[in-house]
Amino acid sequence: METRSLEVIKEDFIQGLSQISQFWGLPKSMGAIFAVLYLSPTAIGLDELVEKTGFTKGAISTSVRTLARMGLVHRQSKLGDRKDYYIAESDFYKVVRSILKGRENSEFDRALASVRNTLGELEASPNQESDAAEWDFAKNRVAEMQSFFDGLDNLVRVITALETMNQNTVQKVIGLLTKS
Amino acid sequence: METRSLEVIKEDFIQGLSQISQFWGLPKSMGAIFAVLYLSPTAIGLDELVEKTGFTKGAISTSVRTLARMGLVHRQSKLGDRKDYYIAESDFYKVVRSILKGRENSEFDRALASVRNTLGELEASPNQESDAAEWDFAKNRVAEMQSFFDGLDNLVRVITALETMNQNTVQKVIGLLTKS
DNA sequence: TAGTTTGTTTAGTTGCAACTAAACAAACTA
DNA sequence: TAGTTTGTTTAGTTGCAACTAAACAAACTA
Repeated sequence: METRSLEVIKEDFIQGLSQISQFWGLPKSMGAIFAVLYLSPTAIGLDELVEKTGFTKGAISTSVRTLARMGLVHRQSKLGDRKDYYIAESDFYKVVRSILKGRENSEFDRALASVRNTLGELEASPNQESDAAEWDFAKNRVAEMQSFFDGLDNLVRVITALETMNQNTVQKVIGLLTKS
Repeated sequence: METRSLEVIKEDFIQGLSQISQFWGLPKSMGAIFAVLYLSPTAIGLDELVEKTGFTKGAISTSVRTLARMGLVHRQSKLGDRKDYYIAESDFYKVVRSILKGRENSEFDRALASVRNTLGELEASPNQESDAAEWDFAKNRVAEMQSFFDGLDNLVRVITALETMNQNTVQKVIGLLTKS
């Protein structure tokens, strides 16, 4: 294999994470910023991120704050320097928990609430109607969906409450699943 | 609570699933189609889906095929009728498995492969360079990321291989996690 | 054969999220 | 005070995925 310069390899990595980011419905800029920070041994400022990723200051400013809110990136201040510096979170399990926690996205929860609301209205149904069978069918279906969502919600709640999660935790779960 | 007609309640439900669909980066039409099918006791044809969702034939045709590929919806033919009919898959755990299975999305896997490729190039590094520390740092970082991805991949592989998964499976996992 | 009923494909449109450029605000220095 | 250095907000642009309208294809009927 032909050896290439570290800079070139890094650029490929940045492209790769950008695509992954895009695949999950996140801005490409977020993947690129994370990649730069993840490969840097030292904290990096906004202007250097602009230089390394090719996005404008405004875009970086917005994206990096989103990344920080998701726990993928951490802000650092240096004494006697009013620049903001950033470093990547390298514990991905922590990141997963942090993202799951941040699902008070209101957008999603409002949608889930609407399902719950539908169930409520169906249960308050006039059960002497001619189309009682239709009502019952719909009621059962929506109730099942609700119970599925509740199960997932519980799982997420437990995961976010874990004090530690790591490779070993995953191994344990795999063990449990393969045994059963 | 004021009781409303079944039709109106259904429409709300359709809106709700559309939003959820959109939230996950899927077309709204897919959520709407699934909602219609999910609440119908009988199989439904393309033209009726057009009528109930308000999308055009072309859009429905495309979206419903995607849904079928993801295992959220099943095609049915009736004898002596050349229409296609569709029903919703109501076992959500089956759906989750089916979606995870369908992640041979090539788009995503190509991106993951690029990370693996980066690691390969870093490992073939000239280790007598002046910036050896930089190379080592990058190498370790990418190796850690790779191992995280591998763990997830294993988990997904195990889940898709399960012959059954249901509410009880989730309960078991929750039990395991809360004990540890 | 011509006409009908179905689903699919294609060319073009449209809305929206991610972006840029530039104004702005805040905190500092000289 | 005026000027600089930083990050944020805003108005406008742009690319792209989801859509529509309509042509098309396939399988049938009369």
